[in-house]
Amino acid sequence: MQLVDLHKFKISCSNCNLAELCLPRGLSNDEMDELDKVVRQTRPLHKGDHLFRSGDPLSSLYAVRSGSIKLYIHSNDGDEQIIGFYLPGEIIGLDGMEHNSHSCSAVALETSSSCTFPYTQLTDVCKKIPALQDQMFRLMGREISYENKLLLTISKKSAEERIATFLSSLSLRFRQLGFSADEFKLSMSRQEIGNYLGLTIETVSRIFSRFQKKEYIAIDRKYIQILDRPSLEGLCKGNSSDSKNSSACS
Amino acid sequence: MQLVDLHKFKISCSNCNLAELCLPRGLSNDEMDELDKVVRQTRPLHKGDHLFRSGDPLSSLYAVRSGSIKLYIHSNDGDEQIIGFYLPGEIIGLDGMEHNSHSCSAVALETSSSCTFPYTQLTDVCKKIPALQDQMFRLMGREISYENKLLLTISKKSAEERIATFLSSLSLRFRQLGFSADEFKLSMSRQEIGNYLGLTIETVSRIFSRFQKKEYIAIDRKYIQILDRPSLEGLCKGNSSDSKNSSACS
DNA sequence: GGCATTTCTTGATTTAGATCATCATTGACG
DNA sequence: CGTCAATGATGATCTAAATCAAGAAATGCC
Repeated sequence: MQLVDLHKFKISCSNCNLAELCLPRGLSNDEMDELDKVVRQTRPLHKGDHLFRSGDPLSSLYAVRSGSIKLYIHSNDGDEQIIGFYLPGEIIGLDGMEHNSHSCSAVALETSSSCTFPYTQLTDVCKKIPALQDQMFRLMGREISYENKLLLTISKKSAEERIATFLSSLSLRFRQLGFSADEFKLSMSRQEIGNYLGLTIETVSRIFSRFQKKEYIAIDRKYIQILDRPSLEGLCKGNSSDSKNSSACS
Repeated sequence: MQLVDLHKFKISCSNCNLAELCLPRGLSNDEMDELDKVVRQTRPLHKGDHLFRSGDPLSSLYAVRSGSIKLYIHSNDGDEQIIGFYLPGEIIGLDGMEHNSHSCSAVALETSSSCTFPYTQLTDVCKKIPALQDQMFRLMGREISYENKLLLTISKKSAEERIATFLSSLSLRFRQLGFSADEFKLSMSRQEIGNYLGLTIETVSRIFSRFQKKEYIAIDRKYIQILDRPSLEGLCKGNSSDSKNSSACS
């Protein structure tokens, strides 16, 4: 009996403390039970494990449950572009809904776990539960807004502004998850930060050093501390003006 | 009687020659009739007229019917980033679905018209017509994939590659609309092309001249002719490898 | 525990594209 | 039709960030 309850706990949206940030947001208890019927837990991912790869058929959407997942695309001449770093409660795989096949690849940056929503079952539930359809639309709208802001950051901002924006966005998202906003671990390498922001690893490293010298941050390997948030956020003034959305520009 | 028929023709998806590229794609005749009940035609837009502005409540989604519409966001320190140029059959306003308010602004680049889908009515119809929900998901997935590719282009490609990618994408989209793929008019200024691609107007102008010298294109003011498509497309090798999606990277 | 590999930092140099500066066209408008 | 403003082309110069080049530190592996 205990085992059954434990099992149920592990795969249920109703009992998940991320529910309010995640796919089930806005659902009634009855509606969440319907969603619970389709959600599955995937085996834990280790650093470097792929959740899916570009070209795979879209079998499922995924919610990050713990850890962090990087999405990236690659061009046919070998360039790679990281699209985002996804934290618990965030949904990945949405880009695959165009052609029912993934156009990004998703890889774990550290030991991570995710919840799996088999795609056809999920869309069937959406057809039955209007509130879930609304939430899907909201999540996809969020992804589009997020990319709009990232585009602005990469296309119009200096290297310092890009990195300040990246750090304060991560900080905000950690706070929303109930973690410290002032001290956290970067699960991605300097190389990955640079790729994501359209900079080289050397530039990222130099700007981290510069921010440390100015005492905006303290950084030790992957552990970062925000020391002077106002100065850091002053550098992000270029963020999109819609403050409600500012979390998206990670 | 004639007048009534004409009126009906003007606002009906069932009679629209863009239906297969646009929101009603994949709907049966009966389903299209349901969509026809909510679609409205907006008054024509003149060059510079806004369809909506960042911050406006999301009252509707829009399909471009004729002409071309530019979407852009602005940061709170005055930077502006053009997100895309939208042609007939393409849907705009999707980013607003996160918070029920537009986070982009939409402005006509030339005399244009659009079809209006009042948002709450549209989502209600989606709840009744599964095929329409599927199509909405596809369209939003397309927008996400499009932005992924644009991000790659802006972040990783040289100025020449960006412009070659821009031109061949426009060309492809014109062909899909049944227009010439080899001769078309650019409805946007050099300034706007530069803003979109993360380049200055001078760089855009210089690269157009360079492409003309190499006889890749002929350009006269806003009129452009593709002379050497293979060379031009050779420069786009950096496009995302998923060839099905290549149209998105405009 | 020690060696090898990867990741990161920092300095020197280069460069693609930005900025600055004209000038030429084009188009709008009284 | 002529003036004025906006748009575009092109050359000269500058600069932010890339590239090249060592080292240093951390991590993984036997």
